[in-house]
Amino acid sequence: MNITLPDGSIKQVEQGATIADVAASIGAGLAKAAIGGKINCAYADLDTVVPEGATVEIITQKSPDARQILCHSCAHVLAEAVQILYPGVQIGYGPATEDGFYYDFALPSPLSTEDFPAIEAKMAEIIAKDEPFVREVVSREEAAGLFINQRLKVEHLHELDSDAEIIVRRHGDFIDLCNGPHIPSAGLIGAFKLMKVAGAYWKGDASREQLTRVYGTAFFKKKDLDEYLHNLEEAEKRDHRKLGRELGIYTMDPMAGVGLPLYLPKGARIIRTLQEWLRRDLYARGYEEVITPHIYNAEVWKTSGHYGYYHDNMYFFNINEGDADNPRYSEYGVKPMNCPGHVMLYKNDLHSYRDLPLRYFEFGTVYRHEMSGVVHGLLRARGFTQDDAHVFCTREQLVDEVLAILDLVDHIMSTFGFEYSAEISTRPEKSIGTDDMWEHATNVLKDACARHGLAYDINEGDGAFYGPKIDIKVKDAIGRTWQCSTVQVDFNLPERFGLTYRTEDNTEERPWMLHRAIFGSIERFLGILIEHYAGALPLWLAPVQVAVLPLADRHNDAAEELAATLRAAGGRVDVYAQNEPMRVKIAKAQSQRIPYMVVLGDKEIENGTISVRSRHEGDQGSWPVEKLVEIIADAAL
RNA sequence: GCCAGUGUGGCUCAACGGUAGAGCAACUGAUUUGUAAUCUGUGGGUUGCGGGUUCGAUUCCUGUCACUGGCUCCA
Repeated sequence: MNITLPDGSIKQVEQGATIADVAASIGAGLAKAAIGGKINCAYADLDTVVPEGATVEIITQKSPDARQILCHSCAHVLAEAVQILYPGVQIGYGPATEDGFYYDFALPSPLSTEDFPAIEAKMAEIIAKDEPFVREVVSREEAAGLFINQRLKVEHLHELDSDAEIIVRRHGDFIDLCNGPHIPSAGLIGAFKLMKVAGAYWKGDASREQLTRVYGTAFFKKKDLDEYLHNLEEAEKRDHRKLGRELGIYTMDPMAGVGLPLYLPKGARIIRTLQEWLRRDLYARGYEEVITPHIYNAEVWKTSGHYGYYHDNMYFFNINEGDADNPRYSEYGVKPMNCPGHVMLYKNDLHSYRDLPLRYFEFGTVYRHEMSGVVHGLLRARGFTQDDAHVFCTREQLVDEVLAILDLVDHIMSTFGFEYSAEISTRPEKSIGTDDMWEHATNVLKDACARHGLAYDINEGDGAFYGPKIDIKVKDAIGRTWQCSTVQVDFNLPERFGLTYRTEDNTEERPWMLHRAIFGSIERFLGILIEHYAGALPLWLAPVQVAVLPLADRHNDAAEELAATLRAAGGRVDVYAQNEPMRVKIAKAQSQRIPYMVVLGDKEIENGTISVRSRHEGDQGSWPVEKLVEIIADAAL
């Protein structure tokens, strides 16, 4: 029979061989490295006899999912240690995550990081024993007995299908309701570390009890753990909140309120540059820019449905339109989105099929009263600016419009060197619109992705209540993914606001409506860019492109003159005229990630040249002024 | 909103029951500097805010606000 090796090749082995035999037959090295086997996608132990005709994958430490298996096994070790140290603990779930694992516990008093050393020591003890993870199939009754003191496990047991095979996993005295896969024995865990504690709702449901979640990570080799920890430090250095302060991009003032960033001059420059850059592209692509109010009478939000659905997440206020003696209050709401404004603009005129598609865009600043626990620097703020657009079109035009948006997304994201992937979210349970509309719209989104050559995952039932959507996730320089662009079909607003157009046959038809954003939130996108580039924004976007560094006071005039020349070419230039040694000026400019530093001293002034230093490549030697002027002019929008 | 942790000068941190300290930054003065941080001096904090325990609180307790990490949420 055949087995599949990690490299994808096929190998024949004898009937009746166990997984361990199979591993051994591949060669001593691999056999030693084998950490588990997969039979028809169900994982089994090394002593499991491979059934006739089955395809077996021997997973080695180098296999892509090997570390996940290791991490999940380490979660068992964690639970085992906690159970020993805290008798009576209720254990929840303990899966592997992208970069480690966690295990949820219900304890009389929560754990803290101070408890980690003791738990880690106990885990190390368990790992040192190198006991096997033993898989057992038990009856439902046996399982109920085994977990008699584990109410969370019993709850899980009751939720399994009645005909499901009940698989438990023993390790030492620890037993878990879990079908794996696991490593053969705990000794393979070469290095692990508990990372943090957090609260987590049982089964992810905010209405249920909150458990203590312990996060950790594990590796086959100590070296890999060290590297992982080092990478975490590097990621921390890129944190946009830290760089945002160091680079003078934005600040938060507690007096202003939570989640309301204030942009410093450099931050404002970047945001305006991003906007201008996108604006030009959008004009070229047939979008028309509009401007709509920041507040609307509450009637608008009642019509749109936001008043009911999102009332607590919006900023509403009353204003006295009468006087002190005869007060007459009107209610207004600050916009959490720009759609109603664009819809009202559409309604400003009667529309013919000849007008369509109509593409309105706006850099619309919106305010959402996000829950206090979710605000996070620029990445999740309560006030932010969407690069928002709405497309009104016919049913037939829809697919080409989506395709055009995907093309735009591709252009924008590839400019920043982002790889990206797509997810299509389909009809949720609570939703409006007919089956036909949902089917057509969802197919249009799929079709557009296919035509664009964009692979997509399906998020079943994850669409908005008013229509399906495509979400674009970008991958940054250190491999993290961020959701940015979105394309959404909206069945709700055209209906609620009664939008129509005249067809060729002079009948009245409802237009189809698309929402789309490329950056999503411009400020959030800026935060992502800061982390992506570790603060070193590309030349065209850098708030300061050139730092002119006069060597001594007597060179300051020449420095100002050079700065003026560069500014005339569209450059953003700072002169470092303070009385400081060159190495200090260089250090300061460098820590500001300024793309070009120009040293100006007697030598340069005499020769009519400049000495240029690049932030990444260092000293570039002597340049004619024109060379830098040209580079700066090229980078101007 | 929930769970846990943390709040000390603009920033990064120390002191942890006995009158709050350093570095960076700021300001003085010196230095006029050649590719990642020169020397000198000065000023700056009712230790987030309120209450309690104590002879005495930055330190212990409590409430509150904010921040951090998660969870839930993200139209």
